[in-house]
Amino acid sequence: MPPSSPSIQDALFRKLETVVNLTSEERKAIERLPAHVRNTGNGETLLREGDRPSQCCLILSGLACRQKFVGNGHRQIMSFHILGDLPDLQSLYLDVMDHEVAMLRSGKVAFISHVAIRELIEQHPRMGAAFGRHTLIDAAIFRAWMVNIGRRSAHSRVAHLLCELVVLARVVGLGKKVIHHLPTQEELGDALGLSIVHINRTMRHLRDEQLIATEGRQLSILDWKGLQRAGEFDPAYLHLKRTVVGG
Amino acid sequence: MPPSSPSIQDALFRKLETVVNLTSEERKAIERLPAHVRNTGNGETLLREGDRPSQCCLILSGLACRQKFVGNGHRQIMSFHILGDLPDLQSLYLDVMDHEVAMLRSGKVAFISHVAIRELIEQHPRMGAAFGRHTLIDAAIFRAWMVNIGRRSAHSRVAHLLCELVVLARVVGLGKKVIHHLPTQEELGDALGLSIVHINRTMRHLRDEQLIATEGRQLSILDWKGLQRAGEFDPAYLHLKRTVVGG
DNA sequence: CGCTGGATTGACACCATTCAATGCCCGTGG
DNA sequence: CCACGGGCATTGAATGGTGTCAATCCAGCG
Repeated sequence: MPPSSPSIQDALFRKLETVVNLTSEERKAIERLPAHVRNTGNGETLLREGDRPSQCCLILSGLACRQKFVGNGHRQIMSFHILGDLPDLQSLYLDVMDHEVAMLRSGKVAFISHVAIRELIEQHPRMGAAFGRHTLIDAAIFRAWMVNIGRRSAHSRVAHLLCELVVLARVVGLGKKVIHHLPTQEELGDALGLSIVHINRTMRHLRDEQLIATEGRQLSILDWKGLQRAGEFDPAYLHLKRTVVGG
Repeated sequence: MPPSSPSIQDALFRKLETVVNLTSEERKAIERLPAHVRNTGNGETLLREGDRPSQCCLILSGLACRQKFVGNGHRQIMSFHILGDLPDLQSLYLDVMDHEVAMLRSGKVAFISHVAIRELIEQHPRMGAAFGRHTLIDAAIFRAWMVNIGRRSAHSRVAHLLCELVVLARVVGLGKKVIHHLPTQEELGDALGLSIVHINRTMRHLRDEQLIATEGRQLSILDWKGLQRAGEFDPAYLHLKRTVVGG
């Protein structure tokens, strides 16, 4: 079952609670956050390079990404984002966007003004720390991707990314050992620095090894241990609280 | 002339002022920061995966990097660090290291306790924002490296990295169009996801094109415009203040 | 029912790796 | 003073992992 869209508050809770513990005071403050929710279309660009946003977007459903295009027309996807993610939290402190934020699969997105977030942080400094952690984990994921793209074989690379997507989906309650919003093979290629053809071959290899199975846009993990081994996946870099870590 | 080691305060000033404007109050607070300075050896590892640091390190001279090793023994260097950099600022909020910090070239390093930094931030909230920007720019550089490694040719890749190193060195006053601490070809390879042999060929190509020249561990830019073009280098992602941007 | 987006497959080309050897600079020790 | 060794740069040859090109297939959809 494709997940429905939870409330803004629920989305933020789910994500932030993977990273810090919230007091009831803080939860109430989050519930009071003013936001504007909107349906986004498939492929819609939320933010472009050079934009100076005055609000942050919070993904409620669908699949978003951050991406950049290079001279030869190729694209690099730098992150995937699902329920609870704040792909442009950085715009709070860096005024001009150095990359795009786009929807790969249509879904609901909440927009929260910088002003409101700044007020929240002022009144609840621990929330500032929470967002800080969110940002730092973001950077840790970028580093993991660099290692992946720079130094692993295509086979390992794909396995590693799938492991990450599964863990991050499970952590916000989007299913165990399942990815509902599997990126297309083209998108996976653009995320991993590989061609679509080679992604296809590699995915088939992973299927032949009985590590994964796919049904349309949905992927199931058949052999979690095996997939982790193939991708040399160690979730330490995700810096999840101990209570949410695990198979 | 290889640059000498400035004071801790000077180093921090130089770096932070590329990113924010400091008030005299804030400068004074920085001057009072307690720190322990130490000479580090060539190749010395400052922090290992799994460590839980209680202090941050500030590079005063030499060349540091963040790196990670993968199963097949290969290394990925995720960033280079020079005068004024705080390679493990993240340890303020993420308790356990998910990568190494090591010295590639010996130099002086200052260690400042988390406690002292937290106090500084509490008393001068704008300093918290400054460190926040520092961290976010770090992440922006990771993204730029991902694009570089994932989607550019070896030739472009090397050129782009050299452009970045030149700009970041100049910005803290380490010379114009010159890199004093040029990484070895092996280190460049490990940073760019290329083999040492291919780095060698690519560097020679760049020399043959009259874009760069090398003399031992020092590199000079002969044709800045040309090198930028070769690397598709646009410094926007470094989010420098307008006053420090430029050739 | 034709169209479109995505997945799949085969053949072939090429960029980059690996292996292996050589050269160069420099610090060290006999 | 010179031989030696270590770290780094350089080069050639052979191999191979991925990319490119091109065609086919399939499912969903208007």
